[in-house]
Amino acid sequence: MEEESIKGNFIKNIITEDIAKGINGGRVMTRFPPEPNGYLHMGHAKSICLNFGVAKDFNGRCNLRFDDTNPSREYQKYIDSIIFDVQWLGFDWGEKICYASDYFDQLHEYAVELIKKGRAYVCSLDGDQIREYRGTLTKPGRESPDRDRPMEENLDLFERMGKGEFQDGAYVLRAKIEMASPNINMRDPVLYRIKNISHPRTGSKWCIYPMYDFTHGISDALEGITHSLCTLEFQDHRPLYDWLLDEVSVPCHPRQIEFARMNLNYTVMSKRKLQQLVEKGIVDGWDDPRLPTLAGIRRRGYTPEAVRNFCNIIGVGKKENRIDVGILENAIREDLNEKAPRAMAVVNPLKVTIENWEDGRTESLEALNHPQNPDMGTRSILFSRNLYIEREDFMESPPKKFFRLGPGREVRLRYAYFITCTRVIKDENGVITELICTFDPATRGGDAPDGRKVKGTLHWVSEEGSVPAKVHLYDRLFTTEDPEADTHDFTQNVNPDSLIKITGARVEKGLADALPGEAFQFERLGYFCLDSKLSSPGLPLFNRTVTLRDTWAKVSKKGNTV
RNA sequence: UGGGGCGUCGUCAAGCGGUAAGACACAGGAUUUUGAUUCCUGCAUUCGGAGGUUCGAAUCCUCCCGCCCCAGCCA
Repeated sequence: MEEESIKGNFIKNIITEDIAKGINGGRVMTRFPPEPNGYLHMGHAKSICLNFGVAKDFNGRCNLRFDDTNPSREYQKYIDSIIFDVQWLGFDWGEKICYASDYFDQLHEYAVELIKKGRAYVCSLDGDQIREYRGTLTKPGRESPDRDRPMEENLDLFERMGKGEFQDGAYVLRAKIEMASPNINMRDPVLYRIKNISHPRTGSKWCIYPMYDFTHGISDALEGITHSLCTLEFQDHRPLYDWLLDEVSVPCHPRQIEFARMNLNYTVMSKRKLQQLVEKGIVDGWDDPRLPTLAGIRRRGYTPEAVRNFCNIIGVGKKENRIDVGILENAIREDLNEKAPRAMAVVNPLKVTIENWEDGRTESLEALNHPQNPDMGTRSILFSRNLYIEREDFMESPPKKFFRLGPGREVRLRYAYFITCTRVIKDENGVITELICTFDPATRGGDAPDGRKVKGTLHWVSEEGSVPAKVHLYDRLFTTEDPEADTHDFTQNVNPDSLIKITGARVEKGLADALPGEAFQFERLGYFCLDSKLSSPGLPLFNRTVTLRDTWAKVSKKGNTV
């Protein structure tokens, strides 16, 4: 079955070595540190599974910590949605949620400590000047004129910054490291900036807020984190992370380890790009089922188990990667194949009249809820003279390998009878509107006593035993594997058929009582779930989570069918 | 062209000096009242390239090539 933890990887190897060396007394503590400025997506899921998974594997713990140091773009609604998502994924952060803002007092003290040690100073250069003084990738930076400001003056200025005496941008607190460092992060990085704005959690207590680099390492240390896992772009920050923890009197010195973020093909993963899709109305909100946001895939019908398993399977390394969505699709199929009860639904109905079935007569037939799992029981489905089959399951002049219905052909209706098509009715435009068929009473349940075989089995629904429904068929959001490649505007690559809205579907009557999010396999079509937002009692809406593996589609696409 | 990383099958990914795991994908075949599931079988003489060390290298050394990241008072 399912493995609940990330398999062997370089991070676990490092931790195993650290434990062997007796570092941290064998204790392992990680953290998942989202900034509450957007919704979580699959990339975060990887990090969540990694951090919580590693902690679990080593009998440690993992904190959920909000990195809320920039109140100008962080909001409570994101905090709420992130908490919900992490919970949904199935992880437990213990007794309390952590917030970097809870450490603002201590952070401030550590800043003062740095100033007193002569390792930080208040700089009055403005943004442009700081950038100019910083130098470039190939040219060293120049020292700020304020770099040697006396310690008392720094202390005084920093205190007044905190009291709100200055405008935004008037001063910043900077670490005094090395302006000629080849690592730009070490060129006297800004530690604190003035932002006369209130914070979602600390209100108006502060008007100076600590920067990421200063906050993160110290927060890690205060929480007793042993291994601080982050993405590759922070590799250049590690020297600063270590410098800070060495200079300040924190209780411990966590080890930062960087891993590659996940990319999925046929989609985009960055908050900024996702936001564009939402804002331009290309998708319908952050929980649009086509998006790789956790809210989106949840609504699409993905289960936490499948997501966790997926994160497991893809592993973790330091190589840039672009995972094939097929792996994700396989994960959800694997999970739903086992869990989802089967049902019949006709997405694109074609009317079928059984001419030798008495008008008005209905019959109850028994159907398995899961062919491989008898424990899931049976249900009864209604057969009658008036049926619907999938329009795609009939061809007037079928190729040899087409096992479905055609004029004069006999097929089985699942759990019902063998039927033979005797006549095709068309409208004035030549469009097929109805099929006239006969059924064989001896084949009740789907077996022929004379042993004759039939190549195809079709799903169906009867007029009396079904209700109308809406169905949303989703496909990949983009037509190219890497939507961001070779274009200035990735939205040009949006797949126009990524959502097909079907209004005239018919589903088994029992499905009318489905619960929001409840998953089913519509036989021969795929896995579907009741939409949690747009479904109404009288007209259920089902989202297609993923299609079934379809060998026929492959064969017919190859063109060897005609 | 400064610094930091990365390069093992189509896509991920194990491997840590002893002679290339696994997953997905793909290709065959068996079973099948879902062309589903399940089940077999096949799928890197080779690890970015070239040298070198060694009885032996994807693993060690050297050089080269390619790709990614960094110049926010964002994280």
